[in-house]
Amino acid sequence: MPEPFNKVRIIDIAHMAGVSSGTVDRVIHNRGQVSEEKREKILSIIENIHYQPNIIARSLAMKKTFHFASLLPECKAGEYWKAPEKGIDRAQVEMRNYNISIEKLYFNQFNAQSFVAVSGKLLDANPDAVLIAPTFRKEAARLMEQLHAKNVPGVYIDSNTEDEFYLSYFGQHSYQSGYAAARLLENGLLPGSEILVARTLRIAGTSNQTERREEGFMAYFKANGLMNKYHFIQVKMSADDNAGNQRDIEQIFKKSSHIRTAIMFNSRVYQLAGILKKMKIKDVKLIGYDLSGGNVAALKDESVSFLIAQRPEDQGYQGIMALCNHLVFNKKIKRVNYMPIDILTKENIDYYINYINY
Amino acid sequence: MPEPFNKVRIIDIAHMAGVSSGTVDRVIHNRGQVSEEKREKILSIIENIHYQPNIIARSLAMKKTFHFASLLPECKAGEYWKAPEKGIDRAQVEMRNYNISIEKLYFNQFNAQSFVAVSGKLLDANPDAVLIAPTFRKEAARLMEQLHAKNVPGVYIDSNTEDEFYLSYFGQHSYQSGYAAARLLENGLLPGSEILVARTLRIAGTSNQTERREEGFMAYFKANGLMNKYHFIQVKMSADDNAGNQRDIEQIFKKSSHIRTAIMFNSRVYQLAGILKKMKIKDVKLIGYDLSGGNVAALKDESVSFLIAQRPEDQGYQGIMALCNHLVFNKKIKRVNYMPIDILTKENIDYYINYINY
DNA sequence: CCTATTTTCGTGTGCGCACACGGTGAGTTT
DNA sequence: AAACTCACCGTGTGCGCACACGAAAATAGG
Repeated sequence: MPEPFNKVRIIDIAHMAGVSSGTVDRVIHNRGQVSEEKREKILSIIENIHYQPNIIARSLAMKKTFHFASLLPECKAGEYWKAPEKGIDRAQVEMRNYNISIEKLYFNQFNAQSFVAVSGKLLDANPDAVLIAPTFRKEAARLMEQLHAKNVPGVYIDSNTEDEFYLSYFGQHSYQSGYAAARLLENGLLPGSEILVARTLRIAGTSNQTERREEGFMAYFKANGLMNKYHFIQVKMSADDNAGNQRDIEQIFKKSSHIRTAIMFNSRVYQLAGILKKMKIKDVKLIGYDLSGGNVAALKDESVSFLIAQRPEDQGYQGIMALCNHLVFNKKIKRVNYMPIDILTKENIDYYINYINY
Repeated sequence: MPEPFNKVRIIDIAHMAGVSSGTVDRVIHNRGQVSEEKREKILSIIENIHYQPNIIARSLAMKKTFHFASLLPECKAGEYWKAPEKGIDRAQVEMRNYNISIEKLYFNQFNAQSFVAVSGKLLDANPDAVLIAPTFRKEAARLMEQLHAKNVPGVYIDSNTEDEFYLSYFGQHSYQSGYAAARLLENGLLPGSEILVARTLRIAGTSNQTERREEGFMAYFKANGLMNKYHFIQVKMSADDNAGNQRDIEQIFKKSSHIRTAIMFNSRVYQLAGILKKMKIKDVKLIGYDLSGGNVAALKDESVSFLIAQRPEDQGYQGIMALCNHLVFNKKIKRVNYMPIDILTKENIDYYINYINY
C-alpha cells in the first residue's frame, strides 16, 4: 500500500499544537501573523505527520479562478499542431471543477513577427500561467524571461530553449529520435545501398528540431562505423515548391540507381512519398516524423514504412497538468520531460491513434 | 473552448424548477419521494442545461469509502506483473482524497487451483469493485459472474474472456500485435530465409494470448502472399528446462543454415537470446514481447532487436481509473480498450521506461 | 498607569453537494 | 370531526479547507 494515506486534517494539527485551525492555516500559507514559537511547533508537526492537504476540500473552498494562456502555431484541421491543442482541451475538461480557464493564442509559425506580436497580447492578458511552443527560440526565451519577472510560471512543449526561466519542458529528445530512426532505416539494408536524406530549408531563428534529428541520425552511422558501408545523398526540399522538389528528386534518381531508403526529418515525408509514387518508384523504404494527416495516409497505403511520433497530444495535456500541479496542488514538477520515441507502422498506428490516455 | 463549462449548481436548478435543493437531489439520485410532475420538470431542466455535478463537492460530501480489490499473479521484482501493480498504486495515490482503498490479492499464475482459492477470499472481502487478470479464463469468467450477481463491477486487464459480465477491459489486441511483429521481422529479410518460430507449451486453461499473437504473426505472411518466400521452422520451448531447450535449438541450427530471424511470443525471448549467445551465433534478428528484466537487458546488449510492449503499467492505472469513473464519478466507460502496440529498440527503450504518464 | 498601536490568534462563514430529519397537507379511517 | 396515514418536500448539518473579521494580547508612547 502506498504510504501517504493518513487522514489528518488541519483541525487535527491545530489540536496537537494547541492552537486554532486559523493559525495552522496561516502557517501553511505563509501568511505571517504567527509567533515564531508556534510557527515552528506547527511546522514540525506537519513534517512528522506527513500532512497532505485534502485537495478536494481545498479547491472547493478556493474561489480563485486560474487563467492560463497557451501560445501555439495556428494550423488547419488535420495538421500537427491540432494534437497538442486537443491535449490542452482534455486537460481543461478534466480540471473543470478546479476553476481553470485557458485562453488560446496563436502565431504564424513561419513568421517571427507574429510570435512577438502575440507575445504582447499574452502579457497584456496577465495570465497566471502559460504554455508555449517556442518555435522561435530567442523570442520565446525573451517572453519567458518577461513572464518570470512577473512571477508567471511557463512550460515549453515540443522544443526547448536554453533559458533558465521555464518551469518545465515536455517534448522529444530530437537527437535520440534521429538515432532511433537510423536503426530502423538500416535494419535489413544491403551494403552499398544509397540513402536519401531529405533536408528542409530552415527559417532563420526557428527551432532546430529537424537539425538535431539529422545529427542524431548521422551519429548512428558514425558510432557504428557504417559511414563507408552506405552512400548518403542529400537533397534540399522546399516547403511550398512541390514542382521544384519533384524536379530535384528526378535528377537524383537519374544519377543514383541504388537508393533503397530515404528519410525526411520534418512532418512532410508524405510529399516525398507522393513524388516517388508519381515516378512509379517502389521498394524505397521511407521514414518520416509525426502524424500529420498526409503522413498517416501515406503510412496506411504503404508508401511510407515508419513514422516516428512523439505524443503531441500528451505534450499539451501534460503541460497543462504540470501548471495545475504547480499552481493548484503545489506539487514539485520535473523540469525536463522527454516523451517516448514511438515507432509506428501500418500495423500499429490505429491502436496508437485511438488510444485515449485519460 | 470545450463546451461543458457552465457552473449551474443544484440550488440553481431548484430555483428554476421552483422547488428546493433537496427535491432536485432526490431526482438526481433516484431516491423517489418526488411527484412525477416535478420529477419530469427537473429532469428536463437538467437535460437542457447540461448539468454536470461538481465532483469536487460531491466527493467531499460523500463519506463512503470504496473498497477495491485486485487479483493479479504473484511475481518477483523485475518481472512482468510488477508493472500493472505499479499502475494500480499510482492510481490509488492520485485518488487518495476520494476515499478509495485497494486490497491486493495474488494467485499463482501456474496453478488454477490457487486462482480459485483466492477468488473465494476476494468474494468474502465484499469489495465494491475489482480488477482481475484473467490468466485462467474459465475460472475468471466464473468469478466475474458471481461478482456481477452481487452487483460488483469488475475490469479485466492483460487478457480478456468472453463473458458478458465485465465492465471494461484494458489490454493488447494480441492478434494484431503478432501481425505488427511480422512486419518488423520481415523488414529487410532476404527471400529464401528461414524464420524460427519458438512456441511455448501451454498450460491447460490459461489465456491464449501467445497463441493469438502467433496467429496474427502467420496471418501477415498469408495475407501478403509470402508463405513460399520464406521457410518457417517451429520449435517448442519449455518454461523451465533450459538445457533441453538448448539441445533442441542446437539440433535445429545444425540442419538449417539460413535462419536469419526468430520470434518468441511470450516474455522470455531473452532465454533464446542467451542460447544463441552461447552458441556464438550472431546476425539472427530476434523479436520478443514485453519488458521483463531479461528482455530489457537483451535488447540493450543487442542480442534482441525488437520488443513489442503493451503498457502494462497503464493497464493497471486505467483499470483502477475506470472503476473510479464508474463508481465515483458515474461516467460512461468504454468497454473494450486496446492498448497501443509499442515497438521498442535499444535506441528508444529508455525514454519509454522513464516516461511517467501522470 | 492609561491610551494608542501593533502583533497575534480564534471564530465564523461559505464553497457545492449528500443525506438525515422533520414538517406539510390531502386523503382515509374511526 | 378528530385521529391517523403517507406521499411529498424543505431545512439543516457537515465534509475539509480558505479567508475575513474582530477580539485578545503584547508592545509602545506619554
